[in-house]
Amino acid sequence: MPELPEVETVARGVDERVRGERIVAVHFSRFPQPFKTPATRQKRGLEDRKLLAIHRTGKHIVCELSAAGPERNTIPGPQAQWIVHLGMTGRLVVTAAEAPIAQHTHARICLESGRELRFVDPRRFGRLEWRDLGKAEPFTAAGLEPLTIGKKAFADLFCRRTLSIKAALLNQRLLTGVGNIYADESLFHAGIDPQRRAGDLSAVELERLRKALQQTLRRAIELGGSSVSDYVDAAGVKGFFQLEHCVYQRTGEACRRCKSPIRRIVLAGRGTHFCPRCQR
DNA sequence: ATATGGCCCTGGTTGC
DNA sequence: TGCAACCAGGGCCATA
Repeated sequence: MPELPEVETVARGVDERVRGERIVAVHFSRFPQPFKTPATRQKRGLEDRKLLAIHRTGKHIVCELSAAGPERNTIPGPQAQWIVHLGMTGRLVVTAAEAPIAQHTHARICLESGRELRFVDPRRFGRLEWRDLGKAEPFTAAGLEPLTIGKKAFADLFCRRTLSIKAALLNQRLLTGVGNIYADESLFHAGIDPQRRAGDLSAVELERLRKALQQTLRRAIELGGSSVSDYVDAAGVKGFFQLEHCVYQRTGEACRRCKSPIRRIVLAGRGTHFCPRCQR
């Protein structure tokens, strides 16, 4: 499932491929809308604008759009945004216009070069949103960015909280971009039991967790993310970080550090994997 | 206020 | 072998 490293990989890939392109046409499927903004308004809001840049905020892909029509080249800076959340199974891929249309393709953004930016999402947990920057503020995520957060801000997030540290890491209002894979993996690398109350962790443990989280996310970005389920990047290529997973989806297998079998429990409604010996 | 659990949705896996 | 029930989970919403 796409989390921060996967979303970062997709955003970079899309940016490399379509930056500067003009949108000539937009097609939405007429399925029940996986959209935050009605499809007709998104279509109107996208057509005849330029894709100025594509970047990631939390688990969201933000496409900065120019003004529409002739003003495209005279008004500088982004005038609107198209925001893509991949949900669990969402894919955002750049293809040739002739490429066969995959099942569950909900949006096709046709570009001047003849290529298309396609949003495909079987489970339809993804969300598409269009924002007019003349009327609304630029998109921001509720939580803080885990890659750049400092020691004190990180520790403050968990102070006096009674929920489990695993649930806290998944809470997007605290940190934005951490999902089930990277929560489990960083708790393993920090040697912390996911069931512990967030507010009970010592300053030393929290700093170990912050370092582990940042290292894990950086390494995963280097490897193009984790391809579990059917994640692929903007070019349809899989990531490789799943090969370095220590606990996620390794239930019953030997811990890479101590050889104890990895345990799986349900925490905060999510499958949670950990080594009962290494994580205290 | 904070925390928890149900819901959406489909494809892959499990079980009879 | 074939089919149905079950499970996965990010974010949102209702509830305690």
